[in-house]
This record gives sequence, C-alpha cells and structure tokens, in this order.
Amino acid sequence: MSVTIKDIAKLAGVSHTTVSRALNDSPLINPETKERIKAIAGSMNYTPNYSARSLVLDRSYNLGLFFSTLHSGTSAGFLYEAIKGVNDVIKDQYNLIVRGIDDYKSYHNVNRKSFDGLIVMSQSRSDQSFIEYATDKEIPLIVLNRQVDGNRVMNLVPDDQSGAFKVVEHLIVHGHRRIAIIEGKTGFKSTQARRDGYLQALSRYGVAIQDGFAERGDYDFESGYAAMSRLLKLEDGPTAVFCSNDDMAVGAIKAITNHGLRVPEDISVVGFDDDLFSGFMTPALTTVRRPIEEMSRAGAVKLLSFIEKKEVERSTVFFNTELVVRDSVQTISGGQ
Amino acid sequence: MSVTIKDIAKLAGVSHTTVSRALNDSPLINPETKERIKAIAGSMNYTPNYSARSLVLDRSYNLGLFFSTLHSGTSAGFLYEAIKGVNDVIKDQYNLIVRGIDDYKSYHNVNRKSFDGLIVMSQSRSDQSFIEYATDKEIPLIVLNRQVDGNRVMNLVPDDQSGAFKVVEHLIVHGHRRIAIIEGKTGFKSTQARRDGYLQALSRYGVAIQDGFAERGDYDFESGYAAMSRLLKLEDGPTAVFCSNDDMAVGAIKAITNHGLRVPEDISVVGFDDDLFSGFMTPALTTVRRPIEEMSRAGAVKLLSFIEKKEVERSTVFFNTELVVRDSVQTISGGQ
DNA sequence: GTGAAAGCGCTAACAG
DNA sequence: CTGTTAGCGCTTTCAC
Repeated sequence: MSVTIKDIAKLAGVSHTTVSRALNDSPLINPETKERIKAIAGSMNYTPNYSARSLVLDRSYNLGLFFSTLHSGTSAGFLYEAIKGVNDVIKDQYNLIVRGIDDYKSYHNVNRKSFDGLIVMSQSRSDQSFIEYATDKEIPLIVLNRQVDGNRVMNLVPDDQSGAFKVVEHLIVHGHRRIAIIEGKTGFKSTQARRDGYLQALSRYGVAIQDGFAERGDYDFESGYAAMSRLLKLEDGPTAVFCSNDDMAVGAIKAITNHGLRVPEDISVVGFDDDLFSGFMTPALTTVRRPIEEMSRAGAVKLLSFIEKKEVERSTVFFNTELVVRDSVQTISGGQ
Repeated sequence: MSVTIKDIAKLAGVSHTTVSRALNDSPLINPETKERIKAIAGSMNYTPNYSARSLVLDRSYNLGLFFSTLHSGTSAGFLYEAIKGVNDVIKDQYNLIVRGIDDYKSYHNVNRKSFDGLIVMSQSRSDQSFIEYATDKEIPLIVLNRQVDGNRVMNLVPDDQSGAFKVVEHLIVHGHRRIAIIEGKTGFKSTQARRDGYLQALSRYGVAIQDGFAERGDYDFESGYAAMSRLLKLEDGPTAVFCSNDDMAVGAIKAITNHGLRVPEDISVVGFDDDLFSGFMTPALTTVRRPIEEMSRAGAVKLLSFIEKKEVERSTVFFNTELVVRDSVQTISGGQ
C-alpha cells in the first residue's frame, strides 16, 4: 500500500491533521515542524491521493479540451496548436483531457464533479447541445473558435469573415475578377463566415458572382482536390480560387497541377488557416492566419481564473486574423 | 448539491447500500427493486461521484497519453493520429489525458492513484527516465513508437530502419548514386534508425557515401529548408535526398524550388511518415507510411486488457512500414 | 435480498 | 500552534 498522511503522522509523532496542514503550507504550523514533516514526507516518497482530496474538496483537477469532432473537419494542425496552447498554461496540477464531443454516447460522465472546467473548441453548431448541457450543469466553460448563439458563455473567436474578406480583396486588387470559392464543411459556422467574407469582398468591389463558381468541400485534402477538379471542367473557369482552408488549398493545387496547369501562373489559389506547412509548400500559400494557439492560451488563462476566482465574464472576444501574402497569387492585367 | 445514492435511497425507501448494489447491477438484488431504483436514479438525474468511487475502488479512470515533448519534433499529424487511435478504443468511462513529458516539472503527480494506465509515445531516449519511473511505480504502461532498451515493457514500434532502407533502395533502383540524407532531431531513436536504414541501403548496393552529404535537421519544416540550402551549396551536389520525415521534405523541396531547381526533374526528394498532406502536395511525395493510428489503437487495446485482466505481456511488436511511391523521384540513367 | 457499520485518504470546523 | 472529531460519497464485509 502506498504511504498516507497517517503513516507520516506516526513517524513524525504528530496528528495526521498537522501533517495535512504542513504539506499544504498552512501558516498555522510551526515552521520547524513543517520542515520536519516535509522532510519525512519526501523521504517516504509520499504522494497525495488525489481521489481523496477531490472528494473532500469537490474538485477533480480535470480540465476538458473538447473538439466538435475528432474524425473529420478537424485538421491536425488545429488540434496540435490548441493542445499546445492550453498545455502551456495549465499548471502541473491539472489534467488536460482531450476528446471529440461526438465520441460521447452520453454526456452523463461530464459533470462538475469530473471536470473543474471545460474548453470547447467549437467548429460546428452540432455541439450546441453540449454547450447548453455544460451551461446547465454550471460547469465553468469557455468556448473557442465559434461564436455561440445567445452569447451566454465566455467566447473567444477569430474574425473569420474579415479574414476571408481580406484575402479575397487581395485577389481582386491583383486584378482577378473571376474568383471561385471552395467552401468548407456544411453546417460549420466557419464555413458560413468565410463564405460571407468572400461575398462581401465581391460585392464591395462590384465583382460579379459567376454561376458554378461555388463548390462545396469539407475541409480535407480530398474534398479540395475533388472540388477543384469540378471547377476545372468549367468552360470559362476562374482565374483565382479562394479555398476555405489550407488543406483544401493543397488539394486544389494538386488538382490544378495534375490538370497540366500551374499555380499561380495559370490559376491563383489562396487558403485560410495558415497551417504549419503552408509557408513551406511550393508555391508557398497566400492565406489567412488564425491565432489558434494564442486563442487557446488566452482561453485557458480565462478558464483558470474563472475556476479559481469565480469571476465569470460572459463576453465575446474577437481575435484578429492576418493576411499572409506568399507566392500563390499572380497579378493579372485583364479583368473580365 | 448534487444527488447522491442516499437521496435515492430515501426516495426508494431502501438503504443506500441497496441503491449502490442496484446501480452496479449486483446479482444479489431483486430484479424488481433494481428496476425501480434505476428508474428513480434516472428521474433524479443521478450521476455517480467518480472521486468517491475512485477513492474506494482505487481506480482513477484516467489514462495518460504522453509524448516525449509537445514543443518540437512532434509533428501535428503524429499527435493527431495518436489521439484519434487511442480515443477510438477507450470506453466512455476513461479520460484520456494528453501531455508532453517535458511539461512535467516533477513526475510526482503521475502515479497509480492518478492514472490507471499510461501510453507513452516515445520519440527520444530523453523519456527513458520517465519510463523507468512508471515501471518502478508499477503503473500499467505501454510504450509506442520507440524500442525501449532492456525490453521490460510492452512495446509497439514501427520498423523505421527497414522503412528507410526501402525508400533509399527505391532511389538507388531508379539510378541514383549521389544520395544525401537530412537527419532528424539529435537524440531521437528514430533519427538513428532511419540513418541506419539509409546506410544499410547504400552499403548493400555498394553506393559510396559522399562527404558532406549528411545534414542534420530536427524534424521541422525550417530545419529541412536550412539543411537543403546547405546541400545546395555543394559543388557536386546530390541527385536525390532522403529526408528523415515529411515535414523536412517539404522544407527541402521549398529550398530547391527557391534555388531555381525543380523536383524531381533536377533533384529527387523522398520523406518518411506519410503525413496527411504528403499525397496532396506538388509533387506528391514518395515516402514511407508509419501506421501510427493503428499502433495507437493496438496499444490502447493492450493497455485496457492489461488494466482490466492484469495480463502483462512484456514483448516488442514490430509494425510494418510501407513504401508509398508517388511523384517526387526521377529515374536517371547516369550514375556517378 | 437487504441493511448496519466500517473505512478508503483527505480537509475543515472546533476546541484547546 | 496542535489535536479531536466529523464527514465528503461510495463500496464492502458481515449479519440477519
């Protein structure tokens, strides 16, 4: 059996209460006994039983980092940056539990007792029921990435629409008028926001929307490839394509190349997300940077202060996206 | 306050003991009372307090998925596939805790009480001390990816060396004799295994090793770019480059392109890992597939049976890698 | 089949 | 400054 505070108490000739207090740095304890007890604890290789502590303190020391889904629509880079961001912030004391919300058959095991707090990386409205569930249960919650309807949670989101606007504007400024879009996964809020940014830019600059220039994708490489292949069959095809994320942009570029055309000489391609590889592919991708890691870090900080100081701040904070200009856009003189 | 078995007991007019037994499907309980109690529990929206259960059962329901490091040398795809693999297997009952081993200031909080089991995704010998620590503490443990010295743990590893051999052999068969290597992060076991495979292929085919053809990288895009840039300064440069992972291959290709040369027409490039994007980049990358997700899944299954049935199997299982031929290698007639 | 009682390891009044 | 006592919610003898 492992060593408990009672074992230490026996050896130190004090009560187990004193041991508990000493180990928790209570100011009530004589500094010398405190040191003595800590020394003994150390030499006995004592580790606290967190289950016991959790039971009495009513804290689990578990933090959840939940994604809408882990199976599709979540890019590896996204997951990576989010985990890194959160793990950087939380202390040794907390456990970070990573899950896809759609992996849960029932939310039953998600409750105040099991989680001190929750970070939801929301990509789709499909997790709305989960967010409501957590709010109901009064689990400290922070929602990242997607703006939640109703605004009753702490919400950190990138400004996807203005990001999309910027990158499409970039295309227009470089002379493009025939600009297609490959959209993201249906039902994802980001899909809609990026489409809106695209449309907003076109309309702001008085660029006509062409028939057949809107293709559906679902945020993975394959779908970008497939969507671009369809675009390439068009009689009067686009001179530029806005892909709703970088993964699809990679797929689109592949399709263009396989078709015997070049990027950006024949067709310009831009993406969204600024994935880790985007600067290193050929051609380097012009895209929009979403500050996932910063957002995750900020979210974790807010969550901890929520948990520890009980300060709740039910507001939506927007994080700026940033246009990253690289080599996948060609300046053209024509126009339509 | 949340509802406990005592509340249910009161309402059902039985003792809390009976409630506990009913909820745990004890065969001792009258089927009718069992149903009645379950119904009441359901209607009261009862959820068990895991801390309490953990305390008495001496199980935490926590599983750890630990990486050597989350900060460098771990590619996003690697993390992604590992998490997916493990999460697919573990039941709703377990929490999956994801961490970088180097994030722990002390391993103190990692113990039998806090973790029912551990999966270590080992990339470097730097986590050897952690593995020994966990073994000492008798925490059910399974080590993935790196073959551990001493062979005293359950160990699932890809056969990196033979994978590297295959892809370098592929280069040789296609006429290449001047083959450079960009190595992985120093100290990683995979770095060594892949270098060994490279050397083995050269020596098997009697290909000479050239001075200055071995460059050091550290598994990220930037380092691949930098290493390739150095290679490009060589007077009599390589016709082909074996990059120890795909990320670095992307960086290398970028360097080549920026240098005004083409892949594969001027220089052939191969990678290792078969990252998610590798088939979709241009040119599509010839590489070696490492079955991370399958390995993770298999590891999780083994770990659970270890935990639940106490069956330990201290053996090393090798997972086959697979040569994935795509478009980044040119057949050349010459030789040196 | 069911209940009474004990105890897992810890913290927190309360008393001194 | 320290100890006594109780209790967190649950499972598990042991008795009936």
